[in-house]
Amino acid sequence: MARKITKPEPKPRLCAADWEHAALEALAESGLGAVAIEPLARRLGVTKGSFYWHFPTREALIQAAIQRWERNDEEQVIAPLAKVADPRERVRELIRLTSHRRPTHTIFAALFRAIDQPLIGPLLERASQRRIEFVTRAFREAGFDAKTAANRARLAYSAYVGFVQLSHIGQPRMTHDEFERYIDDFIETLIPR
Amino acid sequence: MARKITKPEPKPRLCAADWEHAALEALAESGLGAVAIEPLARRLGVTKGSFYWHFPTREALIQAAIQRWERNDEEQVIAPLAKVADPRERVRELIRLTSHRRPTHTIFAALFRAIDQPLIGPLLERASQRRIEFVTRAFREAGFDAKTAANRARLAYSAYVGFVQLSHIGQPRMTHDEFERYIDDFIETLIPR
DNA sequence: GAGATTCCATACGCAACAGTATTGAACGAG
DNA sequence: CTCGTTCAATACTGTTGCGTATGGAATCTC
Repeated sequence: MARKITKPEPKPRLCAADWEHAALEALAESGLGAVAIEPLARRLGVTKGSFYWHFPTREALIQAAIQRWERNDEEQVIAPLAKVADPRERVRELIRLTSHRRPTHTIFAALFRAIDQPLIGPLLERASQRRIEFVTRAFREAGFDAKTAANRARLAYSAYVGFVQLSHIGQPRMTHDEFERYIDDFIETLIPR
Repeated sequence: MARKITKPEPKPRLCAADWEHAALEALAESGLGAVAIEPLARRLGVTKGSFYWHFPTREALIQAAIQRWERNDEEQVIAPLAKVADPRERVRELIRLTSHRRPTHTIFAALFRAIDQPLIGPLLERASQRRIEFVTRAFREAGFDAKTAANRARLAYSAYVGFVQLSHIGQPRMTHDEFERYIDDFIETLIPR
């Protein structure tokens, strides 16, 4: 009668990566404050005893989790775009890619809300630097002079950061079509001609 | 010998407004998490006993403080701009006004980092709504059609929000001249002709 | 100057969470 | 079968901050 072997239990034991994933989920849903050991443990169906075997401290978990995000984001967003030859099309594609709410952008927004935290500030500084440079290069290749390209990249990136935050309160209240038109206008404004 | 009367004590007693000011200072410096009763009390040189005489709860303090900010911001930023007749000049002036780090924008940035909190989200929703409408109206008066005006206002406001956040990590690392040029480009991009 | 009012101090209780220490169960290797 | 390794449960300690209860001191009022 009792088939012990084919239990539907997903995984009675956890590994460090499980904690990192849970941390990123909690981060995306409720911010860095929710990346707390005991709540995560409850969520994972274990207790703190498990956590402190895998990680020495809460900071170590956050460190590992955001590194995982950073790698993933680089592979999923930046790398594919770098392959697009035409710089104008590259920027258009970037804006389209980043304008739809996907996990990585939700996490990005949550990180920005925790910008005061010691680990997060430097992370976002590095990430922003890279991204602005990435866009600046595209604008340069598209024919803008150095300063104009830099300014336009700053503007685009600022608008992205702001938009992601505003989405969080559903503020630019738009229908799907309005949104598509907004993105088109956005692109048209920044990359005329 | 002992002149008790001419003590240099600034104010042995506090009023509710003192707590609200302290709350806004802490908010600007270290975020909403720093608007905690005991730390504020230490800072003001009193104890919690004082606080709970003036306010029933922490939430009440936050409520009062952000209302004070909202009023002040409306009077200091929006009202003066509403008097500018030329809509293009009005937007230019708005961008210039909001592009220099002043207390009210620092607080605004801090509020955005606390957007998850129950009192703050709705506040920012209202504020953002008002501001986007304000800018939309200006663009309409400047001759843009309804949809373009709305989109451009969203873009401008998003860029403002993002820029304010990025300033917090000193990310668009610019000299003063570069910054001025950036603002000029910003205006030129959004309000051509 | 007696009493009420206003403001603050002190001392609690309470909850959440970080981190530690110890014990215990499962499991593979010898 | 035994032992060591891996992972988790339990039971602590310590800290921080919210909120309460109560009493004390200054100040105003009659």
